[in-house]
Amino acid sequence: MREVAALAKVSIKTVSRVVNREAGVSPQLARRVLAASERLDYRHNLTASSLRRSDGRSATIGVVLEDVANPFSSALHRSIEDIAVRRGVLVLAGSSDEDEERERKLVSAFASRRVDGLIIQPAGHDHTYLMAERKAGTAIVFVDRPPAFLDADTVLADNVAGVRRGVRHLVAHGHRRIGYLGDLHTISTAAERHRGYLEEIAAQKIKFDERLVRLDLRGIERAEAAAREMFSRSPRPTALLTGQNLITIGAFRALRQLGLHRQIALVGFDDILLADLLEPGITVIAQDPAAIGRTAAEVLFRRLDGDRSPSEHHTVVTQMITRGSGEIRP
Amino acid sequence: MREVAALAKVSIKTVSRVVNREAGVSPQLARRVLAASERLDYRHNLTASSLRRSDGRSATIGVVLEDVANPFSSALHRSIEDIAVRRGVLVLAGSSDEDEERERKLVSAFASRRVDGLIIQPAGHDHTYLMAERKAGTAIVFVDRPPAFLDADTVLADNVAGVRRGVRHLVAHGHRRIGYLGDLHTISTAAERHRGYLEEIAAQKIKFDERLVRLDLRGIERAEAAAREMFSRSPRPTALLTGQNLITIGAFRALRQLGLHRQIALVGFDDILLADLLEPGITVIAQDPAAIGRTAAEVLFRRLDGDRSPSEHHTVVTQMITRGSGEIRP
DNA sequence: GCGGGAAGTGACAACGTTGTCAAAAGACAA
DNA sequence: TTGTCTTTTGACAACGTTGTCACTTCCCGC
Repeated sequence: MREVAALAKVSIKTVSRVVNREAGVSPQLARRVLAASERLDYRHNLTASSLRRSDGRSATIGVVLEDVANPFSSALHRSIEDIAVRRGVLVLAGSSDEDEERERKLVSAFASRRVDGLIIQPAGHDHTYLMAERKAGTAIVFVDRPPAFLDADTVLADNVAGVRRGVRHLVAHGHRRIGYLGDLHTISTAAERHRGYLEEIAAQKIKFDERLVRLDLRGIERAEAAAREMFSRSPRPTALLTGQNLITIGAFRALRQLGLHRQIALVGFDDILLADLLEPGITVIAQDPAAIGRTAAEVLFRRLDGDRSPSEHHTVVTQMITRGSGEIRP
Repeated sequence: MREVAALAKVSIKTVSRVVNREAGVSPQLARRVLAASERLDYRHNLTASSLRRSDGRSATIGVVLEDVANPFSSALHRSIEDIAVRRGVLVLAGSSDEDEERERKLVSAFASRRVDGLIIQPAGHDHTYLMAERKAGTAIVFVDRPPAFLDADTVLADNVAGVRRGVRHLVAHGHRRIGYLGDLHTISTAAERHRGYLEEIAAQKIKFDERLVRLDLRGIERAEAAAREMFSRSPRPTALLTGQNLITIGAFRALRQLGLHRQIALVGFDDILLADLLEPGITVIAQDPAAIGRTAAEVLFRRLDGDRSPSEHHTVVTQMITRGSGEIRP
């Protein structure tokens, strides 16, 4: 900037004014400055700028996801980015891998880079550590799962209602022995979905049978093994409800191997690409990650624009998509 | 920092030393400083630090991807992140959507935040604009596609060889009329794959028939339409090679609709989740996005560590995975 | 020609750090 | 005790910006 000022024979303050498109610089001077900064290919240093600026904004937000490569998380990421770019805001993204400590470390790394806001798909179970950040002026929005011991904006899916609807759908197709395969019970969405299953089973006056439930299944392989194992014992379920996309895949794989995929009904939570091309197509309770991300980003930016109203809690509804697997009768 | 210094009754320089774990601070002073910064919950400001530091490093890199939500890109992203976190480096990610201008804007936004390095899956066809960045000391690595008019490190897949292998595989199963569905010809990988098809068709002494080729297909829908249209005319191919994952999905969808999925052979470039569960399973030429991302990040960090040797050009080999669809005979 | 106001410009300090260098304190030998 | 050397500490400037405020022009009306 100093060099540009020297070349254009103005003060650096004038260069700053031109760079920031501030009013009150005569057109001819502005042209001279622009030409000089072109010639020296000057690059504005946003970090220095945000250091000095009164609002201290870095035009950067941090996003903590379960895994940037997971289809659900990356869809969130993308829709957040779409809102952010419109405002010239960049996104720092990181994967927590369901690890509380990684979540905290990411947040701390974001904080030391002075992000303006945070969108967190939380792994941890105590978010009091974020109070300091918030006091420092960082806006914080939770997506997919609520925070613990912290009052903050949230954008969640209706997990309980979605699963209950899935169970009702299976019951309506004549099933009474409905199995459930769920993710880590420490993940709040997984706990919610499990609760939805239990509630609807009770509501349907079906006697609960714990032999039809397997929890804490992480990833395709473990879900597949659990499903295979469940079908090796009696009583066998006539239908399965799976609480997460990878679990759905694992369960379908097991059913295929056992040659049961056309006899056992299957409803999965969370949509999967290609689910419609399988035989049978997989009936799912689909979330709308794009809507979740968009809403979260909108809330975040409203906060950054000064909205100080009480915490908002948004619910993005799920939708059942019937494709065949959920309509198999016992 | 000033407040911490005041509370601990030391100079801010001593606080700085403690924060940076510099040697030569007496343990008792260090304890006092730590206690003070704990009490005021002081957060180190990395932007101010990197502004002042002699190396000027921000411990942040920028990654330009086609789309952070695309499975291939997000797998790249994840493997880059894994290398980066080990070094305490954070990742700014953005989607270019195959738009040259968005690519340039992202790079410029990254540059103004003074990222230490860039990993780019390029959309553009002229990367001379990056010379200024590189002169400023930013390390740059290209992934998936090579840069144009710029000499830089690259990590690419063996597109031509992979597609040729796929064509050979189909020929070995008795096919002579092999159709090809490709992505935008402006995308260099798409052009390469198309070239691989043409080369192997020629090498196999098959008479080239342009009626069996459709290019510039973006996304599932257009690929599906193109495949349907191709099968509505004669001559019909007996096998299809599809040049990208969404195109593979579109083609399979069309074949399913036409009831041809067990009669027409299909080999896709790029693996797809669930491809093994379709009937028939889809034979693919699989890339290894994790290896590509890892290699790119390793090269980038070697550059940041001072490696000034000539540009490196890595090729990550593809691998054929046979699952049924590619082994259908005419 | 003068006063008054608007428009344009620049000097300087400050943002939160760290590099440099000098000063203070401590350790040890003579 | 003194002198020398080492260790620990701090004062100050600087990184690349922008906010504040004051100064210089210029224009207009009288």
